[in-house]
Amino acid sequence: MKTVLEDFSEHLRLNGLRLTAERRHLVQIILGMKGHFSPDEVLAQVKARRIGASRATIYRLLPVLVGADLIQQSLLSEGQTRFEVTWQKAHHDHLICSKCNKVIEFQHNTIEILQREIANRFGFILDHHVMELVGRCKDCR
Amino acid sequence: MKTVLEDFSEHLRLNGLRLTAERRHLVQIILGMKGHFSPDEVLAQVKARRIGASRATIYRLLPVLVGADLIQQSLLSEGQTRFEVTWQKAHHDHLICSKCNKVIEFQHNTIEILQREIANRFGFILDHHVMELVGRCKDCR
DNA sequence: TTCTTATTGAGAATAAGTCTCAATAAGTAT
DNA sequence: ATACTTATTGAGACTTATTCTCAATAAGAA
Repeated sequence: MKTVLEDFSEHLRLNGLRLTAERRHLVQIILGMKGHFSPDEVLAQVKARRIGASRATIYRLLPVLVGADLIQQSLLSEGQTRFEVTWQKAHHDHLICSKCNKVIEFQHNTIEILQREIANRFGFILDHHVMELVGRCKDCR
Repeated sequence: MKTVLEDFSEHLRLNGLRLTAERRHLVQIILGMKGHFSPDEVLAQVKARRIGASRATIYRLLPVLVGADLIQQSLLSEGQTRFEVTWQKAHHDHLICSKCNKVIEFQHNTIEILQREIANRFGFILDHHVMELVGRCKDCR
């Protein structure tokens, strides 16, 4: 089982990108973030740990990490874009309470299969998908 | 079968809002928009038809129309937020080509049923959902 | 060690959307 | 009708999120 940095460096190499000290630190920080995090929350961590990495570098790295399949952009974004770590994690979808914003993660194999079926029917090869169910939780209705 | 304006005025009345000339015009324009439109595209229409309605008014109206179930915010937004008309239209989900951005709309009853089942299992009452399948179409792979 | 060029930080620039405030006008009450 | 309360409007200032610029630095190949 490879480490994140191994996976990440390979991705960089394949794309003619370089592994810098900043990127090494940022990957460690970002892979440790819980839930749906924003660029500013990463920056806060960077400052807390007295690591050199500017806001611009963070913004520049995030799409690279998405391309490397280490993180994924979240659709729950209000204001700042949010991301979540996907590296070596099972895929899941979200159930969201529109009142209290509680987020429940779930998996559902049958739906995944049906999705692939639909894509097929239209001649698509499916890369990924997003499914978000929005409603009110038992405390909020 | 009611007209949009009837449905809309009722929504306004129920919420202590007023039906102005600007809103009347904007609703007509917006309900006529095809596909996934942006606030600026609405503004362009407004100008083309020499109707008085400022950018601010458009931005202020859009969330009202979402609340009235006439339109829905789209997740396909890059840059400006996009919306699509939902009034008296059957619900559908999207299949998107990540290369050419082609969008196919589809419906799938079984999935809809499963989604309600999942929501139920977690004690949620489902309001709506979003499902987007992203892949490459037969021309782009 | 040299050399090419990707990367970086700091702040300027841009883009999208929200807010302010005085003037106007809907819709209710009289 | 008329008066009255208060939602709405436009224009532009402002805010927030993100991207860009450019000179200095440093990866990684040769």
